Amino acid sequence: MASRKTQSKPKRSRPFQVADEIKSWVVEQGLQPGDRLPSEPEMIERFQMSKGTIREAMRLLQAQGLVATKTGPGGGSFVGEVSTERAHALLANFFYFKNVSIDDIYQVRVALEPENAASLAGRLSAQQLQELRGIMARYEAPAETAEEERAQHIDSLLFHAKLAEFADNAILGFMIGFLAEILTELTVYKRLYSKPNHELWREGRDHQVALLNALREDDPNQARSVMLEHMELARRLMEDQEAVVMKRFIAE
Amino acid sequence: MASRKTQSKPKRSRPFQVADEIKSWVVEQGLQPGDRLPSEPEMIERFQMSKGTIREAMRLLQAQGLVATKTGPGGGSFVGEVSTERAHALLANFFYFKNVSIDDIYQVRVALEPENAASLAGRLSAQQLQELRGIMARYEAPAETAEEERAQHIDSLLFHAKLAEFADNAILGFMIGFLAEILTELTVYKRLYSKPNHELWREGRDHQVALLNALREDDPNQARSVMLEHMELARRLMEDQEAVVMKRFIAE
DNA sequence: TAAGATTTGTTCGTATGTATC
DNA sequence: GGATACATACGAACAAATCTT
Repeated sequence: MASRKTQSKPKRSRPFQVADEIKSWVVEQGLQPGDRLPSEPEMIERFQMSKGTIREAMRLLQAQGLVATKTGPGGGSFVGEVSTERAHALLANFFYFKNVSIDDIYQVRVALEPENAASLAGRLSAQQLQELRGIMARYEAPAETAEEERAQHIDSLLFHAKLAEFADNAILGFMIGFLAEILTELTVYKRLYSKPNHELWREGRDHQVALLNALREDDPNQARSVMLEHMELARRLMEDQEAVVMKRFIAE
Repeated sequence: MASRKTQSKPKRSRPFQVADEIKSWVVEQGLQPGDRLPSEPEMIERFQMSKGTIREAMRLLQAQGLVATKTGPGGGSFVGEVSTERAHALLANFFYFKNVSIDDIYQVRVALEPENAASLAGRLSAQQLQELRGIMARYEAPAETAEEERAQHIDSLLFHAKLAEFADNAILGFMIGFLAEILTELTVYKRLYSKPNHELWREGRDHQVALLNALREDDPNQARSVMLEHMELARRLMEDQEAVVMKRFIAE
């Protein structure tokens, strides 16, 4: 039997190796966001590699949002917390070539948004409730034109994004926020609404009023069921829309 | 009133600009995974920038999984589809500094897994069902040691990851798969189970048997409710465990 | 305001590694 | 094996940003 060549590794190029080592190093040292990383010359010395290679490694980490760099005195590379926006963008790239339908998005929203609403009941500060009311105020009157309705739709997505931001559960909040974000991108680039529908507008608005009450009154079950109704209404509303989404990369 | 300084742009460095342009270009041209990108010298010519800058830009895109490069004749840069594994890793980085509790993960699993189970009822091929049975076979007998139980737990997570892989809804599937992945990483690095519990093992196994039946018999409601029970059991099982997770970056 | 120090950002020339023919 | 085409890597110099004095 011919023994297999000991070539188990596809051979990672040097910048990737360096990036991996830095990542491990950050974890081992328990470094926190804002902590300093070694300067370029120090890394050149430590890894015995050229400046270009080190810089490419840093770019790999920067793209993932793991480090940030500043020029000038006191500058250098720092551990960076991945921002929500960047995480949204990176994830949107993943879905770019998949075909995701609007109903796919809503299937997940229907499952997640009521859960978040229930969790938030009785836990929002007066200021947070006020912020939500402020967003709702932007669509107090029914839209008269398709353009107005589009703007209101985006504002209502902002309402849901705010709720996601307030979530204690970081995973739940992130996922809901992501769905709101891609729906927003969608409506910016496509005309989803042809004609305003005042009855649906009223129904949706009643939901949000009831939801705010339930959130304030610390009534998780009511918050959950109101949000569920709201999501199912929205799902029906979007039902006839184009099935293909993700026409572009979300900007970072 | 002092007028605000017209410093709207934080000024992106050149590699980022180049990366952005290439991204836009891919979208505009409707390029697909596997399509060729211009060679290094061509990009140097087109962007009028040095090799180093171009290479750093390519590294930015590589880190996001958007392009892949090969050396040698016929080599070059190609549009690359972001792999599920890479997307998992990038997202795990986002949660690294957040504090995510095990219950946070389960709150989302309880909401999503039953939905996926219902969607899959009656839609799995004989081969897919066989694959699921093959995984289940790995934990047919109750574990005798904590070590065995740990291995079984990971196998059962693999069962859920498989279900996620089979999902038609790419978003739903991705999110469920991600949760299974981080739970797997968790159990690899921590001892979650202290002593085997045969009754809980039997209960969990009964769930999966019933689930497979419901999936085969095209009974969405049954699949959903069985999975819901299963998730709630698992959630109770994990309840006493350590609250802090994400002790490391998931490898790419 | 201006000069100097510090650190990353960018360029160019050259050489090496690797895969295909 | 040799030629070719491509990415990969190095080193030295210069440019730009930003902080301090």
